[in-house]
Amino acid sequence: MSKAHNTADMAVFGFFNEVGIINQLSTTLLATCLPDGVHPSHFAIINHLVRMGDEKSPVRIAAAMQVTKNTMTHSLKVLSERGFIEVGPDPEDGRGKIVKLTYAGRAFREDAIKRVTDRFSVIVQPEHRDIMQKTLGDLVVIRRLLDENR
Amino acid sequence: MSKAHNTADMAVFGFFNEVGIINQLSTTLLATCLPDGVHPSHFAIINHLVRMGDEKSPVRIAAAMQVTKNTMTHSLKVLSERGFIEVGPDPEDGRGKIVKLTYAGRAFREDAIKRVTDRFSVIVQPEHRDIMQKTLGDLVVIRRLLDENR
DNA sequence: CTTGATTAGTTCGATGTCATACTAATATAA
DNA sequence: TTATATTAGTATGACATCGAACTAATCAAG
Repeated sequence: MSKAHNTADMAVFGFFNEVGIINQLSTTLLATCLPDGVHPSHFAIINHLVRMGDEKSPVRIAAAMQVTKNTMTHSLKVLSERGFIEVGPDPEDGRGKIVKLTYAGRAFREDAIKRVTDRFSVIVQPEHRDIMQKTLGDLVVIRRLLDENR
Repeated sequence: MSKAHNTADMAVFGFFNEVGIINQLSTTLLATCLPDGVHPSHFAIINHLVRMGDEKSPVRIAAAMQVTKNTMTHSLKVLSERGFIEVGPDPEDGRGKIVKLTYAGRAFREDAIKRVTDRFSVIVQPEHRDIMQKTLGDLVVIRRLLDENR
Protein backbone atom coordinates (compact mmCIF):
# COMPACT_ATOMS: atom_id res chain seq x y z
CA MET A 1 0.00 0.00 0.00
CA SER A 2 2.76 2.38 0.81
CA LYS A 3 4.58 0.93 -2.15
CA ALA A 4 5.83 3.79 -4.24
CA HIS A 5 5.46 2.18 -7.64
CA ASN A 6 1.75 1.91 -8.30
CA THR A 7 0.34 2.77 -11.68
CA ALA A 8 -1.06 6.10 -10.60
CA ASP A 9 2.34 7.32 -9.44
CA MET A 10 3.90 6.00 -12.61
CA ALA A 11 1.59 8.17 -14.67
CA VAL A 12 2.55 11.21 -12.63
CA PHE A 13 6.25 10.49 -12.91
CA GLY A 14 5.92 9.75 -16.60
CA PHE A 15 4.07 12.97 -17.19
CA PHE A 16 6.69 15.14 -15.53
CA ASN A 17 9.43 13.18 -17.21
CA GLU A 18 8.05 13.82 -20.68
CA VAL A 19 7.46 17.45 -19.80
CA GLY A 20 11.08 17.77 -18.74
CA ILE A 21 12.43 16.25 -21.93
CA ILE A 22 10.14 18.32 -24.14
CA ASN A 23 11.20 21.44 -22.32
CA GLN A 24 14.86 20.66 -22.73
CA LEU A 25 14.62 19.82 -26.41
CA SER A 26 12.41 22.79 -27.27
CA THR A 27 14.63 25.17 -25.32
CA THR A 28 17.71 23.88 -27.10
CA LEU A 29 15.95 24.29 -30.42
CA LEU A 30 14.93 27.82 -29.50
CA ALA A 31 18.50 28.63 -28.50
CA THR A 32 19.74 27.81 -32.01
CA CYS A 33 17.46 30.54 -33.35
CA LEU A 34 18.97 33.24 -31.16
CA PRO A 35 22.20 35.18 -31.70
CA ASP A 36 25.22 34.33 -29.60
CA GLY A 37 25.03 35.62 -26.08
CA VAL A 38 21.23 35.82 -26.05
CA HIS A 39 19.81 33.10 -23.84
CA PRO A 40 16.27 31.75 -24.23
CA SER A 41 15.47 33.30 -20.86
CA HIS A 42 16.48 36.67 -22.26
CA PHE A 43 14.20 36.18 -25.20
CA ALA A 44 11.41 35.24 -22.81
CA ILE A 45 11.84 38.52 -20.95
CA ILE A 46 11.70 40.62 -24.11
CA ASN A 47 8.75 38.60 -25.32
CA HIS A 48 6.94 39.12 -22.05
CA LEU A 49 7.53 42.87 -22.14
CA VAL A 50 6.19 43.12 -25.67
CA ARG A 51 3.11 41.03 -25.00
CA MET A 52 2.22 42.25 -21.52
CA GLY A 53 3.57 45.77 -21.81
CA ASP A 54 6.86 47.19 -20.62
CA GLU A 55 7.46 49.90 -18.03
CA LYS A 56 7.48 47.26 -15.35
CA SER A 57 9.71 46.94 -12.33
CA PRO A 58 12.41 44.24 -12.23
CA VAL A 59 10.70 42.52 -9.33
CA ARG A 60 7.44 42.25 -11.27
CA ILE A 61 9.23 40.80 -14.26
CA ALA A 62 11.04 38.37 -11.99
CA ALA A 63 7.72 37.19 -10.57
CA ALA A 64 6.28 36.74 -14.05
CA MET A 65 9.33 34.83 -15.25
CA GLN A 66 9.42 32.81 -12.01
CA VAL A 67 13.04 33.57 -11.25
CA THR A 68 14.65 35.29 -8.29
CA LYS A 69 15.36 38.99 -8.12
CA ASN A 70 19.10 38.61 -8.46
CA THR A 71 18.70 36.45 -11.54
CA MET A 72 16.61 39.22 -13.02
CA THR A 73 19.22 41.82 -12.06
CA HIS A 74 21.74 39.79 -14.02
CA SER A 75 19.50 39.20 -17.04
CA LEU A 76 18.49 42.85 -17.23
CA LYS A 77 22.14 43.85 -17.19
CA VAL A 78 22.77 41.63 -20.21
CA LEU A 79 19.74 42.99 -22.06
CA SER A 80 20.71 46.52 -21.18
CA GLU A 81 24.25 46.06 -22.49
CA ARG A 82 22.74 44.69 -25.70
CA GLY A 83 20.64 47.83 -25.98
CA PHE A 84 17.36 45.90 -25.92
CA ILE A 85 16.04 47.62 -22.82
CA GLU A 86 16.64 50.72 -20.76
CA VAL A 87 16.47 50.66 -16.99
CA GLY A 88 15.62 53.90 -15.25
CA PRO A 89 14.53 54.97 -11.79
CA ASP A 90 10.92 54.73 -10.67
CA PRO A 91 9.76 58.31 -10.01
CA GLU A 92 7.09 57.02 -7.63
CA ASP A 93 9.34 54.75 -5.57
CA GLY A 94 12.88 55.65 -4.69
CA ARG A 95 13.82 51.98 -4.32
CA GLY A 96 12.37 50.82 -7.59
CA LYS A 97 13.39 50.87 -11.22
CA ILE A 98 11.45 50.83 -14.44
CA VAL A 99 12.33 48.66 -17.43
CA LYS A 100 11.55 50.04 -20.86
CA LEU A 101 11.91 48.36 -24.21
CA THR A 102 14.01 50.07 -26.85
CA TYR A 103 13.33 50.06 -30.55
CA ALA A 104 16.25 47.68 -30.96
CA GLY A 105 14.68 45.37 -28.41
CA ARG A 106 11.40 45.24 -30.29
CA ALA A 107 13.19 44.73 -33.58
CA PHE A 108 15.22 41.92 -32.09
CA ARG A 109 12.06 40.25 -30.88
CA GLU A 110 10.39 40.49 -34.28
CA ASP A 111 13.44 39.01 -35.93
CA ALA A 112 13.77 36.22 -33.39
CA ILE A 113 10.08 35.35 -33.61
CA LYS A 114 10.42 35.03 -37.34
CA ARG A 115 13.42 32.73 -37.12
CA VAL A 116 11.83 30.62 -34.41
CA THR A 117 8.59 30.32 -36.32
CA ASP A 118 10.41 29.33 -39.48
CA ARG A 119 12.47 26.80 -37.61
CA PHE A 120 9.57 25.18 -35.86
CA SER A 121 7.31 25.26 -38.90
CA VAL A 122 9.48 22.76 -40.74
CA ILE A 123 9.28 20.39 -37.78
CA VAL A 124 5.81 20.83 -36.35
CA GLN A 125 3.19 19.51 -38.74
CA PRO A 126 -0.54 20.21 -38.63
CA GLU A 127 -1.24 17.03 -36.72
CA HIS A 128 1.26 18.09 -34.07
CA ARG A 129 -0.32 21.50 -33.82
CA ASP A 130 -3.64 19.78 -33.26
CA ILE A 131 -2.12 17.76 -30.44
CA MET A 132 -0.64 20.86 -28.85
CA GLN A 133 -3.88 22.76 -29.12
CA LYS A 134 -5.85 19.84 -27.76
CA THR A 135 -3.41 19.38 -24.86
CA LEU A 136 -2.97 23.03 -23.98
CA GLY A 137 -6.00 23.27 -21.73
CA ASP A 138 -4.92 20.27 -19.70
CA LEU A 139 -1.43 21.67 -19.30
CA VAL A 140 -2.88 24.90 -18.00
CA VAL A 141 -4.77 22.98 -15.34
CA ILE A 142 -1.60 21.24 -14.17
CA ARG A 143 0.41 24.45 -14.31
CA ARG A 144 -2.16 26.23 -12.15
CA LEU A 145 -2.17 23.31 -9.74
CA LEU A 146 1.58 23.55 -9.25
CA ASP A 147 1.48 27.31 -9.14
CA GLU A 148 -1.03 27.26 -6.31
CA ASN A 149 1.03 24.74 -4.33
CA ARG A 150 4.53 26.11 -4.45
CA MET B 1 0.74 35.79 -44.56
CA SER B 2 4.23 35.73 -43.23
CA LYS B 3 2.83 37.33 -40.11
CA ALA B 4 4.25 35.45 -37.20
CA HIS B 5 1.25 35.69 -34.90
CA ASN B 6 -1.37 33.45 -36.39
CA THR B 7 -3.43 31.21 -34.17
CA ALA B 8 -1.55 28.02 -35.08
CA ASP B 9 1.76 29.50 -33.98
CA MET B 10 0.14 30.81 -30.84
CA ALA B 11 -0.90 27.30 -29.89
CA VAL B 12 2.63 26.06 -30.43
CA PHE B 13 4.16 28.86 -28.39
CA GLY B 14 1.55 28.43 -25.70
CA PHE B 15 2.18 24.72 -25.50
CA PHE B 16 5.92 25.10 -25.03
CA ASN B 17 5.36 27.94 -22.63
CA GLU B 18 3.14 25.87 -20.35
CA VAL B 19 5.54 22.95 -20.61
CA GLY B 20 8.37 25.21 -19.51
CA ILE B 21 6.51 26.52 -16.49
CA ILE B 22 5.32 23.06 -15.44
CA ASN B 23 8.85 21.78 -15.72
CA GLN B 24 10.24 24.57 -13.61
CA LEU B 25 7.62 24.26 -10.89
CA SER B 26 7.78 20.47 -10.73
CA THR B 27 11.57 20.49 -10.65
CA THR B 28 11.57 23.00 -7.82
CA LEU B 29 9.05 20.87 -5.96
CA LEU B 30 11.18 17.80 -6.50
CA ALA B 31 14.26 19.64 -5.24
CA THR B 32 12.60 20.28 -1.89
CA CYS B 33 12.29 16.51 -1.42
CA LEU B 34 16.03 15.91 -1.86
CA PRO B 35 18.79 16.38 0.72
CA ASP B 36 21.08 19.36 0.47
CA GLY B 37 23.65 19.02 -2.27
CA VAL B 38 21.64 16.52 -4.28
CA HIS B 39 20.32 18.15 -7.42
CA PRO B 40 17.23 16.86 -9.27
CA SER B 41 19.54 15.93 -12.13
CA HIS B 42 21.52 13.73 -9.74
CA PHE B 43 18.35 12.03 -8.66
CA ALA B 44 17.45 11.50 -12.30
CA ILE B 45 20.74 9.73 -12.91
CA ILE B 46 20.31 7.36 -9.98
CA ASN B 47 16.73 6.76 -10.98
CA HIS B 48 17.77 5.95 -14.51
CA LEU B 49 20.42 3.51 -13.35
CA VAL B 50 17.94 1.69 -11.12
CA ARG B 51 15.26 1.46 -13.76
CA MET B 52 17.39 0.79 -16.83
CA GLY B 53 20.22 -1.07 -15.15
CA ASP B 54 23.59 0.21 -14.06
CA GLU B 55 27.03 -0.88 -15.26
CA LYS B 56 26.80 1.72 -17.99
CA SER B 57 29.47 4.05 -19.33
CA PRO B 58 29.32 7.77 -18.54
CA VAL B 59 28.83 8.62 -22.18
CA ARG B 60 25.79 6.36 -22.42
CA ILE B 61 24.28 7.89 -19.31
CA ALA B 62 24.99 11.34 -20.70
CA ALA B 63 23.13 10.44 -23.89
CA ALA B 64 20.18 9.08 -21.92
CA MET B 65 20.04 12.17 -19.70
CA GLN B 66 20.53 14.44 -22.71
CA VAL B 67 23.44 16.32 -21.25
CA THR B 68 27.01 16.72 -22.44
CA LYS B 69 29.87 14.47 -21.43
CA ASN B 70 31.52 17.08 -19.26
CA THR B 71 28.31 17.69 -17.37
CA MET B 72 28.12 13.96 -16.71
CA THR B 73 31.72 13.91 -15.53
CA HIS B 74 30.81 16.55 -12.99
CA SER B 75 27.58 14.91 -11.86
CA LEU B 76 29.21 11.50 -11.47
CA LYS B 77 31.92 13.06 -9.35
CA VAL B 78 29.27 14.42 -7.01
CA LEU B 79 27.43 11.10 -6.84
CA SER B 80 30.68 9.27 -6.29
CA GLU B 81 31.68 11.54 -3.41
CA ARG B 82 28.27 10.92 -1.89
CA GLY B 83 28.91 7.17 -2.13
CA PHE B 84 25.87 6.58 -4.33
CA ILE B 85 27.87 5.15 -7.22
CA GLU B 86 31.28 3.67 -7.91
CA VAL B 87 33.14 4.46 -11.09
CA GLY B 88 35.64 1.89 -12.29
CA PRO B 89 37.55 1.17 -15.48
CA ASP B 90 35.97 -0.67 -18.37
CA PRO B 91 37.91 -3.92 -18.79
CA GLU B 92 36.88 -4.12 -22.42
CA ASP B 93 37.81 -0.55 -23.38
CA GLY B 94 40.84 1.20 -21.99
CA ARG B 95 39.26 4.59 -22.58
CA GLY B 96 35.95 3.86 -20.95
CA LYS B 97 34.61 3.68 -17.43
CA ILE B 98 31.79 1.74 -15.85
CA VAL B 99 29.31 3.26 -13.40
CA LYS B 100 27.93 0.97 -10.74
CA LEU B 101 25.27 1.70 -8.14
CA THR B 102 26.12 1.15 -4.51
CA TYR B 103 23.74 -0.08 -1.85
CA ALA B 104 23.68 3.43 -0.44
CA GLY B 105 22.71 4.73 -3.86
CA ARG B 106 19.76 2.36 -4.12
CA ALA B 107 18.70 3.15 -0.56
CA PHE B 108 18.87 6.85 -1.28
CA ARG B 109 16.68 6.39 -4.31
CA GLU B 110 14.07 4.42 -2.37
CA ASP B 111 13.98 7.08 0.30
CA ALA B 112 13.78 9.93 -2.20
CA ILE B 113 11.00 8.23 -4.16
CA LYS B 114 9.03 7.89 -0.98
CA ARG B 115 9.41 11.53 -0.05
CA VAL B 116 8.61 12.70 -3.56
CA THR B 117 5.54 10.49 -3.77
CA ASP B 118 4.29 11.69 -0.41
CA ARG B 119 4.86 15.29 -1.36
CA PHE B 120 3.11 15.06 -4.70
CA SER B 121 0.26 12.95 -3.38
CA VAL B 122 -1.04 15.78 -1.23
CA ILE B 123 -1.08 18.07 -4.26
CA VAL B 124 -2.03 15.87 -7.18
CA GLN B 125 -5.61 14.72 -6.88
CA PRO B 126 -7.27 11.89 -8.79
CA GLU B 127 -8.65 14.25 -11.39
CA HIS B 128 -5.15 15.58 -12.03
CA ARG B 129 -3.79 12.07 -12.37
CA ASP B 130 -6.48 11.43 -14.95
CA ILE B 131 -5.39 14.48 -16.88
CA MET B 132 -1.75 13.41 -16.77
CA GLN B 133 -2.55 9.91 -17.87
CA LYS B 134 -4.78 11.16 -20.64
CA THR B 135 -2.16 13.64 -21.81
CA LEU B 136 0.85 11.35 -21.53
CA GLY B 137 0.46 9.75 -24.95
CA ASP B 138 0.27 13.12 -26.67
CA LEU B 139 3.36 14.32 -24.84
CA VAL B 140 5.24 11.25 -26.01
CA VAL B 141 4.35 12.08 -29.60
CA ILE B 142 5.71 15.61 -29.25
CA ARG B 143 8.79 14.42 -27.38
CA ARG B 144 9.58 11.95 -30.15
CA LEU B 145 9.03 14.63 -32.75
CA LEU B 146 11.57 16.91 -31.12
CA ASP B 147 13.94 14.04 -30.46
CA GLU B 148 13.96 13.11 -34.13
CA ASN B 149 14.60 16.70 -35.21
CA ARG B 150 17.37 17.84 -32.95
C1' DC C 1 52.24 -2.14 -39.19
C1' DT C 2 51.49 2.57 -39.56
C1' DT C 3 48.79 6.49 -40.00
C1' DG C 4 44.60 9.11 -39.70
C1' DA C 5 40.04 9.30 -37.79
C1' DT C 6 36.94 8.48 -34.17
C1' DT C 7 35.64 7.99 -29.37
C1' DA C 8 35.84 8.36 -23.92
C1' DG C 9 36.78 11.14 -20.54
C1' DT C 10 38.74 15.39 -18.55
C1' DT C 11 40.00 20.37 -18.04
C1' DC C 12 39.08 25.18 -18.56
C1' DG C 13 36.44 29.24 -18.97
C1' DA C 14 31.93 31.23 -19.37
C1' DT C 15 27.05 31.69 -18.23
C1' DG C 16 22.43 31.23 -15.97
C1' DT C 17 20.48 30.46 -11.65
C1' DC C 18 19.99 30.26 -6.76
C1' DA C 19 20.51 31.18 -1.54
C1' DT C 20 22.15 34.21 1.73
C1' DA C 21 23.20 38.50 3.28
C1' DC C 22 23.36 43.34 2.66
C1' DT C 23 21.84 48.50 1.70
C1' DA C 24 18.45 51.81 0.90
C1' DA C 25 13.78 53.31 0.73
C1' DT C 26 8.99 52.78 2.00
C1' DA C 27 5.23 51.37 4.97
C1' DT C 28 3.31 50.40 9.41
C1' DA C 29 2.71 50.85 14.43
C1' DA C 30 3.71 52.62 18.80
C1' DT D 1 7.55 61.27 15.43
C1' DT D 2 10.09 57.38 16.04
C1' DA D 3 10.93 52.58 15.76
C1' DT D 4 10.12 48.37 13.46
C1' DA D 5 8.95 45.68 9.52
C1' DT D 6 8.72 45.13 4.72
C1' DT D 7 10.23 45.72 0.03
C1' DA D 8 13.53 46.82 -4.19
C1' DG D 9 17.64 46.04 -5.85
C1' DT D 10 22.53 44.52 -5.46
C1' DA D 11 26.77 41.78 -4.06
C1' DT D 12 28.85 37.48 -3.14
C1' DG D 13 29.64 32.76 -3.45
C1' DA D 14 28.07 28.34 -4.97
C1' DC D 15 26.58 25.04 -8.45
C1' DA D 16 24.78 22.92 -12.91
C1' DT D 17 25.52 23.23 -17.53
C1' DC D 18 27.68 24.21 -21.84
C1' DG D 19 31.26 24.76 -25.69
C1' DA D 20 35.92 24.32 -27.01
C1' DA D 21 40.18 22.31 -26.53
C1' DC D 22 42.89 18.55 -24.85
C1' DT D 23 44.74 13.55 -23.81
C1' DA D 24 44.54 8.83 -24.31
C1' DA D 25 42.77 4.74 -26.39
C1' DT D 26 40.50 2.36 -30.13
C1' DC D 27 39.23 1.74 -34.88
C1' DA D 28 39.85 1.84 -39.88
C1' DA D 29 42.48 2.18 -44.30
C1' DG D 30 46.43 1.84 -46.71
